[in-house]
Amino acid sequence: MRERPSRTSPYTIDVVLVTAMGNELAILLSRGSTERERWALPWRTPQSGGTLGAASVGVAEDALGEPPIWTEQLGAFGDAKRHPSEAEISVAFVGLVPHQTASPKPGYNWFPMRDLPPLSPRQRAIVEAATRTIQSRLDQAPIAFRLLPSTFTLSELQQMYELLLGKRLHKASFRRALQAAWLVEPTDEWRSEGRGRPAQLYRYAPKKRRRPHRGVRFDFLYP
Amino acid sequence: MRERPSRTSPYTIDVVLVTAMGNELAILLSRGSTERERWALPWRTPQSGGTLGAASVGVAEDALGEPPIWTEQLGAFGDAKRHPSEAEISVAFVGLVPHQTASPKPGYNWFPMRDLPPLSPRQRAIVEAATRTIQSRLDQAPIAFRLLPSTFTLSELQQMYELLLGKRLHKASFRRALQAAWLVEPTDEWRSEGRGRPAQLYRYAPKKRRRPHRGVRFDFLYP
DNA sequence: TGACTTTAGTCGCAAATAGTGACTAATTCG
DNA sequence: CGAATTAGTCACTATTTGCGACTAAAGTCA
Repeated sequence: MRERPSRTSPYTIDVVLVTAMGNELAILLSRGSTERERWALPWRTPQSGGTLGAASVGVAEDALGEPPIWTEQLGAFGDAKRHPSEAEISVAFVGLVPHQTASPKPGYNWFPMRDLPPLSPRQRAIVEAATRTIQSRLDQAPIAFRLLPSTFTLSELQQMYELLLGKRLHKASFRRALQAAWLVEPTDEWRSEGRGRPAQLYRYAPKKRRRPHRGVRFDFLYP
Repeated sequence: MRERPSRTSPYTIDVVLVTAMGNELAILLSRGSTERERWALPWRTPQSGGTLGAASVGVAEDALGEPPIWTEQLGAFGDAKRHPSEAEISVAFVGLVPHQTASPKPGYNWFPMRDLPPLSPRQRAIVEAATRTIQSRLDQAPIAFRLLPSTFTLSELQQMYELLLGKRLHKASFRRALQAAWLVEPTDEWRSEGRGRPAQLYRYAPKKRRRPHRGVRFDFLYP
């Protein structure tokens, strides 16, 4: 399967694969090749001719058998922190995977983000960067939609936002903003989930609209 | 001064140093070592023991004699695009320099961003990433303040925002938002700039304040 | 000097946006 | 049937924002 790189490998490509498992976010880790290293982010060494992004997709395909539904580079991490491969730097990516389609290959496992096994300092930094990037992209890219199945109820969507943002949202405000954004359309299906009124199913179907015509924001606090 | 790295150098650290020259943004380029390469982003190869960020500051110090006033990593750029050093990937940084204090050492020159000399495809991509990062950080970090001298008029500040955003802003709205953010305080000096009423000088002096209590935003358009 | 121009700085209305509680609707459970 | 539970909507209020119009203080020029 994966090979230990030569010590002179210039850098590795490390990928944080994120999914929503029940009420928690989870990331995929791979079992280390020796007993001393327990779990680590999936990674590979660069292959000649491929782009960095393509390599990160390859890592995901090795681990799950299919590409993530969205990826973004997090940057290069070095800073004298140790990496399992002993490479000098890691180029890190974050990728999103809907949980339905995500069965880890042998040697890989999902771990809830709140309860990760010990990782190297560099990999901890990478996971933290992935969390920050997901949160900051939330209002710029359809992250939450990508973590849900192709049809979903508005309550499920709101719960996904609440999970990603780490805070409760008000139902009426959430739906008003969603309507204004022209991002979803109703299907003609309804889902009855135990007790309570059945919910209508929606699908992600963004429509063109004018960009909000905003002025400046000074949303920062620190020098 | 700078040395040509060995061909096996694993990666380079490339830095986009940005300043405001008059009415335009400008970046610093260094003259290539051969006739065929004309101008390129300043860069160096990693030094053992230092962090990536420290290396990017070193690049700026080589070029200007002092550190940038703000830096941020842009990520790793590879993707089979050629780099002057022939390194496989570049770890790119953006740094801000106020124009007053920025005298390039021999071999370096400022170029307005609208009119850059030919660069390698990879370095063009890095410059574009720097522009995007500056724009997106504008409401999260005091970028514009850092490009101005330590005291400035509110009109100068607004002009800097307009330059960075590439659009006009409404004076009263700009000042109201600025007041609400508690970011500047007036000095007791005034500046008379030819005709027109003299303007009061301000300094950047952020004060603690509550974070805005916002709900969700769906500010995206594309899938 | 005094009208005119130019830049600085402020006010206040109107429109858009956002927070929130209370309401109606449709289902299960006992 | 009534209580509980979840979905979906309404309407009121408060806040934020766009924007035109205003006042203030300087220079220019006849």
